[in-house]
Amino acid sequence: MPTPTETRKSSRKGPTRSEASKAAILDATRTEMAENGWRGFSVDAVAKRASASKQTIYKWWPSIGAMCVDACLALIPDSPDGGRDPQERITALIVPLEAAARTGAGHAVLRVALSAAADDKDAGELWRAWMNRDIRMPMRMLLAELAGKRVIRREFDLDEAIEEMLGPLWHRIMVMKAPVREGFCSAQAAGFLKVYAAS
Amino acid sequence: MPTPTETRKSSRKGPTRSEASKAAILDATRTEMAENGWRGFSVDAVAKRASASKQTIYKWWPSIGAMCVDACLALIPDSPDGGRDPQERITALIVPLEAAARTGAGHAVLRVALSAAADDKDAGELWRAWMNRDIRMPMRMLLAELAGKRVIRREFDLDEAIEEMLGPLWHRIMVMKAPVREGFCSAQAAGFLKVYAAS
Amino acid sequence: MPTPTETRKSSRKGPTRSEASKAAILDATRTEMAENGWRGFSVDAVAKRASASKQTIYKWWPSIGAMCVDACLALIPDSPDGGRDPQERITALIVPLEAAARTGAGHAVLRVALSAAADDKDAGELWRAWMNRDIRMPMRMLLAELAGKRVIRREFDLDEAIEEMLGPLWHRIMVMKAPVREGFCSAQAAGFLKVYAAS
Amino acid sequence: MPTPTETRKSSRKGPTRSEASKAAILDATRTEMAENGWRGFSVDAVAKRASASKQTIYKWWPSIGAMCVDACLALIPDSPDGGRDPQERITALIVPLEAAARTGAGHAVLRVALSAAADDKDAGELWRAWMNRDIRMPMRMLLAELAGKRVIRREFDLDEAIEEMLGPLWHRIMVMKAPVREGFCSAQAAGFLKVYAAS
DNA sequence: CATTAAACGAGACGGTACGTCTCGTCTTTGC
DNA sequence: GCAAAGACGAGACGTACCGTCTCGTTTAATG
Repeated sequence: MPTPTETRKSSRKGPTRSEASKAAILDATRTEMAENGWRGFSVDAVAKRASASKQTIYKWWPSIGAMCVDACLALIPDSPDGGRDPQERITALIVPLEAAARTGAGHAVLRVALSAAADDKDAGELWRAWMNRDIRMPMRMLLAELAGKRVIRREFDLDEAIEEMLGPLWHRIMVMKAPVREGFCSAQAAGFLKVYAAS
Repeated sequence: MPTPTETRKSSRKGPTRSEASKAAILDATRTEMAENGWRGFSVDAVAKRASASKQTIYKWWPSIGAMCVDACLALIPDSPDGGRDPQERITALIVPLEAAARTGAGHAVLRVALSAAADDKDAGELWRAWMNRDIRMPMRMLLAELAGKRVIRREFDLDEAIEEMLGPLWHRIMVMKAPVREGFCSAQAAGFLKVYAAS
Repeated sequence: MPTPTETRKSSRKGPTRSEASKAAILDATRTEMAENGWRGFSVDAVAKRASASKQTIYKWWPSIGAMCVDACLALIPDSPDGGRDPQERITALIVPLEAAARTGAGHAVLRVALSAAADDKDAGELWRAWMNRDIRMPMRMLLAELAGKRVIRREFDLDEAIEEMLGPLWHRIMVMKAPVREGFCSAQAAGFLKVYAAS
Repeated sequence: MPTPTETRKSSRKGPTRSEASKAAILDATRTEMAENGWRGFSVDAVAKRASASKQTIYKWWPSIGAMCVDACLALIPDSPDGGRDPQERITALIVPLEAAARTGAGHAVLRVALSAAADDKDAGELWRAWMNRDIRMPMRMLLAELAGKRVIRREFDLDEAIEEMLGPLWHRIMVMKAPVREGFCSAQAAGFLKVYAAS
């Protein structure tokens, strides 16, 4: 899962971006997110914890919300393969989110990142860009294929499908603050197939 | 939909001066929520806009998050009756949320209130208390009845059911920031009945 | 020597200015001036030392330079009477400055205040206003009287006279950073009478 | 008036100090001094304006104060001869300062340089070293000679004499920020001769 | 010549301070 | 007698500089 904010490559003069500093900042960001929430999140605290300068933070991220989303995305692992079974292939799409949400820190970090994405323009765009690339596009291909095989109905709305797959996760994380059980994704995929089943 | 934070009981007739102030504060709160988001929300701004003293605000609400949730809940109308059709009865449970989310201001206010509930202890408790009273309890009765009639299967998890009904709404409001179309609730209810259909 | 920045009198609502806070700030200001010079002077350090909020400082002084000049002027005692002898009356005008400059802290504080007055618009105006009220105006009366008695010549330039009386003090404080010996004012007055002697 | 900070001569390998860079830095320094004062003076701004690297600046000057004094001294022309008349010979000693102060930029640069000398150790030493070499030593010889001819009294304090000659200039530049009229030095010398006249 | 050491521009970085804004508490005044 | 107005300590905001530290390029003296 490559970090969305690219380390600008330079064949320019001068020193290049310090990767150590970047890693320390993202680490500290995650800790502060989990400890203080979105409104209590403070750039000063991140800078102090990461032994970084605020200037460095503001230099590389367009907003603190974007930094929070960035720090969160780094927690989400890559998708597994999925195999042949339709349900397993759908499950595989969202299992990385389940994995992240099932760790104690990840749960809180996801919650704060979602608030950040809702509040902050840059954070929202970053979040939706990731969603588009890692969830929406693969899902589009998968749904088209399943529709071709008449496993699901031909008429579907891609965004609504995603909404129904991921929405329950947000409810659990944001509203209930309850742990995400293993198999959450599997259940979502099963339900999905029922709702969208052909004819 | 009565405001959860009780206005201290006056057994004297007529609205007290305090009630006017309270209404002005909640109005100002909604405006500020819609304009500035959760992190940018400021008590000072609310006080100034409502011509109220900060002291008055801190006196009535345990935290600013609770005030935001309170201001949001006041936007949510009462449930309609629903009739006899199972889908309509389920729909009726969440239609007030749909109604609130379908206004421009309500969309933003719901988004901020959810962030507040995720961030702030008091706000979260207030939000979940409302959910329990206005969604979860009625839903529990409804589901029991439907299960009795074998419309849905007997084994279900109440909280997961709610999760699947409301989750898509959160996704739309928080993540996509997209408008909620009319009939959103109806579609959710239809999908729900398929997923939870008996045998 | 009343503080130039007035404590705004209010028949407004709300609390009045905290004199304790003001005194603590001016004290801390003098200490910081003596320790760090003009360029190294920091509002943060003053606030921390005085246990005051920066907001309070920025509220009551138009600029940090003005605050420095204010803190310095509070060190300068009132003029003694002077008596009848022309030299003594001239001496009496500048003896408060000598007194301030002869204390260790006062020497440094005067040095920083002069830099502040040279750098900062508000500080300069405050300084010159004090000079006008406490030095220039009394000096004008005194010189007119001495000219009337033909002790000094009739044609003189008031500002040049002040320049020659005070200039040496600035040289000693700013350039040489050397202590001001007792009797400095007396010597200046004696020299002054020679230069401006009638005929 | 040779620049005090020596361009270290090298029979070492590598390029020698770039005089173009040095001149650009001192030029930029004077502009920034005049525009921003001592507290607002910024090395970054000088570097940017001079298209120089900060490293280069820190390499050749011990402190930014020293750089400011250096930049200022470069504005002060050499002394004229002075002739035989005692007043003219004294005048000639300080006329370069008058000349510098009578230009618009020079006035401001002198003011900032004096603040720098008062604040910064290195700047103060540089300033006093220049004063010693270009004012104090020549003055010492001159006063000794005049005392020998009984033009002035035998007992005098060299530093107090300088204090009285230059002090008024500082008052005008630092306190009044008023222009220095032509003939200022001549007047000082005349006054000086009266004050120090023999018996 | 090629080598090599220094000078230099550009600029990243950890820090500190700037001047402003907000929080939550406390105090005074006026309706 | 309450509620407005607002002063206050505390601390975060996003920006600017400081002084140090690489980088890569350019410029001489040396081998």
